[in-house]
Amino acid sequence: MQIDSKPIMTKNLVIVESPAKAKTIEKFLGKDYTVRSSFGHIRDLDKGDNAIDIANGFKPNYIVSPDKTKVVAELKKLAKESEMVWLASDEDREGEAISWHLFEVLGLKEENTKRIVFHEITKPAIENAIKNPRKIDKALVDAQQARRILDRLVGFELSPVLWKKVKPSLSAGRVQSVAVRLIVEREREVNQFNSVSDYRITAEFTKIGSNKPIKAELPQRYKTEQEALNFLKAASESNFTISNIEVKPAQRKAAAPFTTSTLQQEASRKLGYPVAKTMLLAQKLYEAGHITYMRTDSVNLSQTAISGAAAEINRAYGSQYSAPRNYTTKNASAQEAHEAIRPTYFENHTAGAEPQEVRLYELIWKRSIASQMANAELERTVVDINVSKANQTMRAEGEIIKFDGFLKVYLEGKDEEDEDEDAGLLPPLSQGEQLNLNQMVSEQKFSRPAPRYTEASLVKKLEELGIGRPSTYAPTISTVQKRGYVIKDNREGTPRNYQTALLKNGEIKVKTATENTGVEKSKLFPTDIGTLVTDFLNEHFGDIMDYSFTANVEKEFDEIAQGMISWTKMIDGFYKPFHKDVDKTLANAERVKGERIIGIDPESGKQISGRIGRYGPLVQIGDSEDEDKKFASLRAGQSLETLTLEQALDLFKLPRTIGEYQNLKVTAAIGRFGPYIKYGTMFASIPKDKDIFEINMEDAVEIIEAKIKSEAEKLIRSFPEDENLEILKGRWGPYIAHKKNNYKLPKDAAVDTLTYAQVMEIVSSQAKPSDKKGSKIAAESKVKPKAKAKAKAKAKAKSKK
DNA sequence: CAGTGAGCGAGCTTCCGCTTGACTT
Repeated sequence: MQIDSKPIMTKNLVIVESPAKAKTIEKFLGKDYTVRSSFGHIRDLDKGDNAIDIANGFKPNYIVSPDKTKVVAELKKLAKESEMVWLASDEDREGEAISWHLFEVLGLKEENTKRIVFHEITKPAIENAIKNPRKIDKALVDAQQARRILDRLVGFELSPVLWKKVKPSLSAGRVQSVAVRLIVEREREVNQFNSVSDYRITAEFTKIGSNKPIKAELPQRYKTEQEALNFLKAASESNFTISNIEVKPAQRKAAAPFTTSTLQQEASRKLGYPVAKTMLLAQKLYEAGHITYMRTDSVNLSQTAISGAAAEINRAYGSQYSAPRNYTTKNASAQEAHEAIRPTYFENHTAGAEPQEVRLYELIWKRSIASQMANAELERTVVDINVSKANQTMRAEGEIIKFDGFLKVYLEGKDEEDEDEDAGLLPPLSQGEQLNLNQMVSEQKFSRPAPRYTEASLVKKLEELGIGRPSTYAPTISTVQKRGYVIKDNREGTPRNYQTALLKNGEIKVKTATENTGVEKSKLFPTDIGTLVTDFLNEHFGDIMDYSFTANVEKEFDEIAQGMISWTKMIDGFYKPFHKDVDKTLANAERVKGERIIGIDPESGKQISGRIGRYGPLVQIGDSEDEDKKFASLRAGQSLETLTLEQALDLFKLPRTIGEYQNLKVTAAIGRFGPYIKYGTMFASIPKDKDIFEINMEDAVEIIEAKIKSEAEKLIRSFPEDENLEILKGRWGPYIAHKKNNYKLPKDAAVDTLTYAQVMEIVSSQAKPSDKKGSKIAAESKVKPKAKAKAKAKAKAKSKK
């Protein structure tokens, strides 16, 4: 048998950014074209201090990114073998720069290089692009260089200021610092919010001879309870007559198809996914060919998509539901290099490998299909009901759907639940008709502050401000949390009384009811360090913290892209005053610790103050010179800014001695993992339903005995050869414990029969680095991720078998 | 896993935006 092993000389090499895209396009282009991917940017500024030669016109020093050397080598080889290289990176600022870097690094020549662009992955779009090549747009590349260099200058000059003036390892940047600022300011708004209340009157009427309720509301609200009660009193003596009926047709329009930002918001509202989860699932759907590219700021749909959706709508719902159209992007900062996020094949109502993917796919399918469906036709009815003795009019609203249109498949979610429920159906009514009053209610309503941000609503806000890009929303959210500036948290809320009054059968009953206020779930809260850093940056670098800073520099980037100014000039204009501020701050600013005087300790008469210490926020009794000064850490969820004297004093009540149990001291305290009981050398967490300040000996013994029991069940194996070696039962199954370090057992390990040598083999194969800090260790720790990845991959490979 | 809180002062940290695969039989 003979195999044709002649090397294929490619005529054309096409380079795109994403490998999934490369696969699709290769199919469209046929055998004369080899399509490869650059996997995004291939070069970046060097890591260290010599990345930008500031004195020499900000000359950038680019190096091929370490994880791209292989890709670059392969592309270089293919480029050499090709007659023509087509640079097909995205049509936006970053994409243009990717093409330029490829041109430079691959050593391409102008005569056999062409730059092409397309916004959608369809055969006609690609063929059209091939017919209309152009040259690399150097002005657009320069705009990207300016963007890149500005971000590096800001990030790498501001961060060291924070290391010196606040705390080591902190970071600041054009995007992240503003994101934190939004959260800090929202938190202050919430904490300083003065809730005011008013009284809302609602009623339930019935038609004479019917018992179907008609809900109505008094359009105005009363400031005082007395006014509300007066109204109820008058109503109790009133007739209720329909004074006016207004029927109006109305329409509802579908929302535009998804962009990255709106997908993240809707997946958060409807499916409860954090933004990173949404992106991971979308990536999988994209790689499997189910959806178009998931990082986009455009609501545009290709002609192929519009006709595909129309065909599916006609087939599944009928032609009266079809209303093909395109949407225009409102966001000024959008670069629109891609289509909106949509299913690749509209005939697939469902797709995805696992349940979470399926749910996300279905959301995308519904949203995209709905965007191509007819408006919903409604009929809104507003009925005015005269309350005779009060000389006031109550209002009932009804809505009927004459034609459901897009509502058949999809309705966009809301960030905040409205107080008013959706208007329901009203029975046929006529002017002058009398109604019976079933009941009337007055309720005290409190105003609410602006809601704290969720991950998704923060993305929405950032997008509105033009800060960040679709590819960075999710990473930014996780960066600010990783740096400890922000935490995603829940709050239980506090009970609050409100007044109600019920008028029924001519009688008014007044009652005080209780509601829970301030409940939060998965909301973003600033930490004390986040607040401190924000205040510091605001004071010294107000320009960069300004919400319109990005929008302003974007204008200048656009001018560079249009060839109106040179990028070095623009950067110079920015850098001179900025760097002056950096120097000034380094020279003059005090080191900040977030100090705040909270009050006086009633026992000792000494001052109680709070600040950020080496290990986080703390309170202290006595000033720094005091020899008997005492310290206590703040608890999770507390903040320096809002801590009361009472809360501070509570912190000093711990550790608290409860008593003795079997000759060993029992104390209660709060540690890194919450409240715990210490018994001898043993620690046991206090369950959530028990208060650490009130827990007694009986509770403590119960907790201790439970812990002893679970400890006894924890030990699976021990080894006579080494008393430091044990196999234990943990939350995720058996694991090896050796000299204070834990090691993973391979999934297929025979736990009951492993020999000492076998276990030690596993231990040494997962060697742990020392946790001490130092220069020597730092060098070692560079090796660590590799070793870790190795062990991980091994375990993965094994578990597959 | 369950402390500590100052100061030795080496060597480290850090940005935003584009994209996924992860060491070797």
